[in-house]
Amino acid sequence: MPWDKQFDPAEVLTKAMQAFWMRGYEATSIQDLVDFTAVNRASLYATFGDKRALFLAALQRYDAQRQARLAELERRYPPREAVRRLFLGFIEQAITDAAPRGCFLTNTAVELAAHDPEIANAVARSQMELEAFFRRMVESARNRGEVAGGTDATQAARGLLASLLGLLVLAHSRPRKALLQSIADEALARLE
Amino acid sequence: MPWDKQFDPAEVLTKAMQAFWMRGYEATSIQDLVDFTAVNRASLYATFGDKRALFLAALQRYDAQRQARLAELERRYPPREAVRRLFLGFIEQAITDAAPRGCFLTNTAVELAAHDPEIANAVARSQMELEAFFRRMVESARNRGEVAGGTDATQAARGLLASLLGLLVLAHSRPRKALLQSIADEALARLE
DNA sequence: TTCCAATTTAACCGATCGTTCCATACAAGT
DNA sequence: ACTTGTATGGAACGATCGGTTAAATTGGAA
Repeated sequence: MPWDKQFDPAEVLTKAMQAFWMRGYEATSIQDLVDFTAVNRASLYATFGDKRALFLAALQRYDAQRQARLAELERRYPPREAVRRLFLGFIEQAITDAAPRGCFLTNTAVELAAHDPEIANAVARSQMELEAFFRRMVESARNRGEVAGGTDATQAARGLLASLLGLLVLAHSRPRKALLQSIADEALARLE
Repeated sequence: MPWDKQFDPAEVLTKAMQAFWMRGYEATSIQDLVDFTAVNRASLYATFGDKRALFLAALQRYDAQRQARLAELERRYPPREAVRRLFLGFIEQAITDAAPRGCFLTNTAVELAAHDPEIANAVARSQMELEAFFRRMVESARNRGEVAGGTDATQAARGLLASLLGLLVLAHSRPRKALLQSIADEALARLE
């Protein structure tokens, strides 16, 4: 039998995800990934394939983490609080990081989705799951009598989705707590 | 005296703007710009400086057009209609283009703002002008009695800004009229 | 202890990156 | 007609791009 890799592919994939997340696909070179992951070029290629495949794997990893976080929020908190914490998490990250990363999926939507159908599909699927999460939150809040009975859950969910994506754009250019917080507040007003 | 340029710098800048707008900064090579503008490399450098300077000039050109368009909407239409047409313009473009471009400033915010203070400044300034436009529209609508008197204009304006930016993200990944329209409708509900 | 097989390493590939240089083309002033 | 001086087209720069390959290295199995 041969011997094992000197690195943990899962850890390396997380590192690569962070690199792509910070700078985007085009601005991140293979050499950047080698430096950042401390894994050799050939090992990177042998383990993950080419740059695009590594990017797709990183994107799917991010999406899996996002899915897990949404599930946890949904399980642990009442609907309005779950949504509030989701927004708050992105705000905290934006005002903490020296160079705000925003959301990897959103960044990818803007950079690559229009020219790459496979990536567009992955991004769109993730966005639809987020929309569905918001819809469940709206319906749940409605059942609790926290929002008006006549509220269109689909419409409200899409509004929350757009507000969150807009906040994630502003996190790059104007990462100021007051601004981002007022956008979150304004979005959350739909749930009360 | 020398001779004149064989090209109109303004036209070439518009072409360069479209190239950067479609593919972003990193994915657009100098060769792409040479091909797309039909102007020689050296002439491009002599006229606009390096790639970054050309990009900044293109960004400022886009911003000037955006400013002119907002002023025209504000002059010609009542507040709610002006906002409606602003959203509608982006929706039409998203569902018409083979590869949706979204908004050049928004794309740039996501790709470059976090790592380039000068670009972040230009983008932030433009976003603040858009926010101010929305604020004037909300105040105007309030004066007309079209929205509730107690509405916080700043908060509502930021909400509209976030919704528009979110729509512009979705234009890349899910350029479907029904989706984008429902987001615009949901945003416009703040103005009635 | 020997051998094996996968990993690692570093060198290398052609292509392309952003940028610069230079000989040439050409219109205006003398 | 001739000089002047800038714009042009194209070649070329060194660096880096994404990707590959062959040899050196390693740790477990026999």
